[in-house]
Amino acid sequence: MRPVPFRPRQASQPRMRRLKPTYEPHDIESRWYDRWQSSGAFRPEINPDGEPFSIVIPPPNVTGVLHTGHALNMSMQDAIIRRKRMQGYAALWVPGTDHAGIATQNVVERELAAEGLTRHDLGREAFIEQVWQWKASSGDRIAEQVRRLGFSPDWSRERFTLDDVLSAAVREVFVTLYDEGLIYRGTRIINWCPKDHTALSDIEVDHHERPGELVFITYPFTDGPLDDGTEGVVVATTRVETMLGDTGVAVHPDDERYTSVVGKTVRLPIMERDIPIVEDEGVDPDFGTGAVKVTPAHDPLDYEIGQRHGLEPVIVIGEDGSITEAGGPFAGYDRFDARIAVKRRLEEEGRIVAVEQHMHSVGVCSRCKSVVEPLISTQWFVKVGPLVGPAIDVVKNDISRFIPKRWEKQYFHWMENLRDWCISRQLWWGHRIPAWYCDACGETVVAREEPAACPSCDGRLRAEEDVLDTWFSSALWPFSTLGWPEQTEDLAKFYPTNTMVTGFDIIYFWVARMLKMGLHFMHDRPFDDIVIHGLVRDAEGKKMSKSTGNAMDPLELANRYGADALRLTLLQSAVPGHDIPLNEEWIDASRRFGNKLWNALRFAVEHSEVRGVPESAGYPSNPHPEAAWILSRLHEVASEVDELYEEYRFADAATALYNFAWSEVFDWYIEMAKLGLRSDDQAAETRQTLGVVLRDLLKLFHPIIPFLTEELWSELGDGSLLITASWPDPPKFEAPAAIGELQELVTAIRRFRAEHNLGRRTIEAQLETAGDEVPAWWLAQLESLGGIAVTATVTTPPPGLTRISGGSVALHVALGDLIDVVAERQRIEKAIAEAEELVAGSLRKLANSNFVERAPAAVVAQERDRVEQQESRIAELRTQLERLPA
RNA sequence: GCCUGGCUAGCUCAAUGGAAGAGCAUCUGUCUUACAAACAGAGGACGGCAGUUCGAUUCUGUCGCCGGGUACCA
Repeated sequence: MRPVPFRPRQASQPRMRRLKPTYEPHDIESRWYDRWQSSGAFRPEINPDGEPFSIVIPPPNVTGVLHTGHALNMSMQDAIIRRKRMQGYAALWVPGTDHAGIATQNVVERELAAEGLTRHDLGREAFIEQVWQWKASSGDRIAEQVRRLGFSPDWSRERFTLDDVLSAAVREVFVTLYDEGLIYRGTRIINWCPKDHTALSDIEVDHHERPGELVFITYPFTDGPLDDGTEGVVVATTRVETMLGDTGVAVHPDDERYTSVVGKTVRLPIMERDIPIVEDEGVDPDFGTGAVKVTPAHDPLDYEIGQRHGLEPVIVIGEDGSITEAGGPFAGYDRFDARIAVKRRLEEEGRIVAVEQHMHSVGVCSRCKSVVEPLISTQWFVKVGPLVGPAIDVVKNDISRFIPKRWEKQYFHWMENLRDWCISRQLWWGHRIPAWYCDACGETVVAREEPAACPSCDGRLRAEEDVLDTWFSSALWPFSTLGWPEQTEDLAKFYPTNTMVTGFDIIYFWVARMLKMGLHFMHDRPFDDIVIHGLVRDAEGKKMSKSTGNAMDPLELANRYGADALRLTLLQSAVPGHDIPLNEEWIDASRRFGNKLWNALRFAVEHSEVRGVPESAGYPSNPHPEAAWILSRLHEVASEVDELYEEYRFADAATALYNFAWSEVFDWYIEMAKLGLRSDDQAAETRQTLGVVLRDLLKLFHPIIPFLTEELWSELGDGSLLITASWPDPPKFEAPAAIGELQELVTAIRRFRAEHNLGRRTIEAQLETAGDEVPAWWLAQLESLGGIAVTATVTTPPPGLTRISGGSVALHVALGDLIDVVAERQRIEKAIAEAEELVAGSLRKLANSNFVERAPAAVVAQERDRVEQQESRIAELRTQLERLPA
C-alpha cells in the first residue's frame, strides 16, 4: 500500500549526440532530403513486389514560384504517397511542370517590355529560346521549393509538358482526333483577347458583374414613319459602338408589338445602312424593348441570329480592339472611346430615347483581365460532343469518384452544356499545331511529322503558325507522363492512376478534359479518386493574391516555422472541399506541437534510455495496466487514423493524432511511465511500451510531418529510415477500467486544488472504496499524478473530512482550515443545483412514453444511467455539504 | 436567373438525430528534474422562423446575410 520507492536512475551511457533542448526545424529539415532521395525511397522500385499505386502531380506552371495553394495540394499528395509507400505499395508520384502558354509568354514579354522590346523584335525562334532559358531557371526554383517542403515525388520520372515524349503524345492525339473528325478548323465567333492577341476558350473567360449603361436607340424605318406615327424601332444595347456593325434588328416571333413591322427595313443611323427586321426565337421579349440590334460579327447570339437569317457580319472591331475601316467615321478609335463617341453622335442626331443604369456581366481574359471581344475568326476546335458521354458515364457509374461528391453535380452540369473547344492560340510558346497548308491547291495537311511537300499537288507547304491551348497537353498528363504513345512498362503498371488531388478551380479546365482524353485514348479512366480541395485563404478568409499583398510565401513560412509545421497546419485545416484560411498563429501552434513531440522523445531517449527500438519491435505480451491502457488507445487511434487517411480526411487524421499524442501519450502516459521506469520489475516493459508507442506515433505522423519524425526516429530507432518503415498495425489491448477511474480522480483532485489554491503540496487522504483491494500501482500513480498520499482505505466515509470524488472512488481529506468554507459551500451548492437540473431534464425525457417506446433501447438506458449517476453525485455532494464545518 | 457552399466560443474553424470540440485569445494557479514554446484548472457558442421527429445544432422548407460557379442578362 505504499508508493513504489524512488530509485535514482543509473548513470546514463555516453552517447553520440544529444538532442538539442529545443526543436529547431530549419536545422533538421536540411538534413534528410538527400538521404531519402539517394536511398531510392522516392522510386516505386523500392517496393518491387508491391501493388502499384500512382499519383500524377497537377503540374505547377513554370511561371514562377509555388504558392500556399501548391503547398496544400502537394502536402496532401505527399501524405498519400508516403503512407502508401510505408504500406508496401510500389508507390509512384510523378512530378512535373506545365509550360503554361499565355501565362509564361506574358511573363517573358513583360521582361522584354522592360527593355523596350516586344517579342516581334526578337523573332519567333529567338523569343522561344529566351522562354526556354527562363523556364530552366524557374523550373529549378520550383524543384528546389518542392524539396524544401519535403515532398517525395520520383524525380527520375520528372516531366515537362514540352518534353519530346509529351510533345509526341500531343501530336499523336491531335492527328488521331483530326482523322476521326473530332478536330476541325473553322470560322466562327470566338473569344478574343485584344491585349494578348489570341483566341481564348470559353472557360478562359471570366465573367465580372459591372455597372454599365443600357442605351435605347431609335432605328427609323427606311420608308418613313408608320401610319400611327411610329418613327422607328427602339433597340437597347450596352455596347453602343457595335451598332456600327449592325446588319439587322430581331424580335421574338410571338411579340405582338412588332408583328406589323417584321419584314420592313430600318435605316441604321450614322452608317445609313438599310437593315431588315427579322423574327428569331433567341430574342427575349422581356428584355429592353424586345427588339435587338443584330451585330453578327461581335456577339455570339447575334452571330447565330445572323446565320439563321442570312445577315452578313460586318467586322467593325479589329484584333487590336480598335474600330476598323468598316466603322466609317469612327475608324481607328479604341473600342471604349468609340462607345462614348458613338453615343454622343447619336445624341446629336436625336436617336437616343433613354439611358438606364444597368448591371451586366463583362467577359474578361482570365490571364490579363482585359475585356474580351467576341470576334469572327478562323481557329481550330475540338468537337467535344462524342467525348462527353463516356466522361459523364465514368463518374455516374462511380468508377471515377469526386471527393466530396457534390462536385459531381457541377461537373455534370458543365459537361452537359459544353460547346466545342477552341484549341488554337495565336502565341509562340506552346505546342505548334501539326498542320500545313498548300497555298497552291488549298490543301490542309495534318501529320505527325512535317511533310516535305503537298501530297496533292507537290506544292510548297506553309506551316500553321498557331500553337495549342496549354490545357490540350495537360489533358493528356496522366498517360503522356507514363510514356504514351509508347506502350511502356510504366504505362502498363501505373495507368489508371489511383488518385488525383486538385483544386475545384480547375475541374473544368483540367479534370474534365483528362477524363475525356483518358477514356478516348486509353479506353480507361485516368484516375479513381478525384480529391477536390479548397483555396488557401488568408486569416480573414480573403483570397490570397500578389496584388492585394496578402499572399503568404510557403518558403518563408517554412523557414520561419518549419516545413513540417506548415504541412501540419495545412493538413489539419484541409477539410475536404472547403477553403482553408491560413493563419500564422496556427502555424506557430503546429511548430509548438513539434517542440512538444521533440521533448517527449528527448525524455524517452535521453532520460529513459529508450533507444535502439527495432523498426519491427513487438508489443508487450502481458502489460501492466498503464501500458495496457496506452496500447489500447494506440490501437484505437491507429485504426481510426488509418481509415481517415484512406478517406482523404487529413484534417481529422491530423487532429486525431495531435490530440492522441499531446493529451494522452504526453500528458498522461509519459507521466505514468515515470513510475514504471523507476521500478525494477517494470522498467523493461515500460521502456518497451514507450518505445513502440512513440515509434508508431512517429510512423503514423510521418506522412504529415516527415522531417521531424525522421529525425526523431534516427534517435529512437534502429538506424533504419522511417520513410521506408512499415505502416503500423498495433494489436488490440483491453484498457483496464482502473485507469479511467484514476484519471477521473486525479482530475477531480487537480480541480479541487485549483479551486482552493492548494498548490502542489502532497495531501494525506483516506480512500473510500466499495471494499475492493486497491492495487499498489494505483496508489502510487495517485500520489505521483495527484499528489495524494493515501493513509488508509475505508468502506464508509470517515467523519469530519472533505470528500473528493471521481468516478466510483472517493477521497476523504482533512483540510480543516485550509479551505474557504463559505466558498466551498457555495461551490457545492452550485454543483448540486446543476446536477438536479440535469436529473430533472432526464426524468422529463423518461416520463415521456413516446421517448421510452420509440428511442433506441441503448439511448433510453443511457438516460437512466445518467439519472443514477447524477443522483448518486447529488447524494455525495450533500454529504460533503453536511461534513463542512459550520 | 439557375446551381452550389457557409452562418457554431472574443477570433479562425471542426464534429454530431440523444447532454457541442480544437487552436489562438481571456482569467486563476504552478519554474513538477522531457518541454514556461510548458503544466494544472476556469469561463465562454449552434443566424431567424416554420415543419418532420419521442427528441433537431444536425433532416426538410423558408427568410436573412456572406462566398463560389454558371448563363446567348442584347
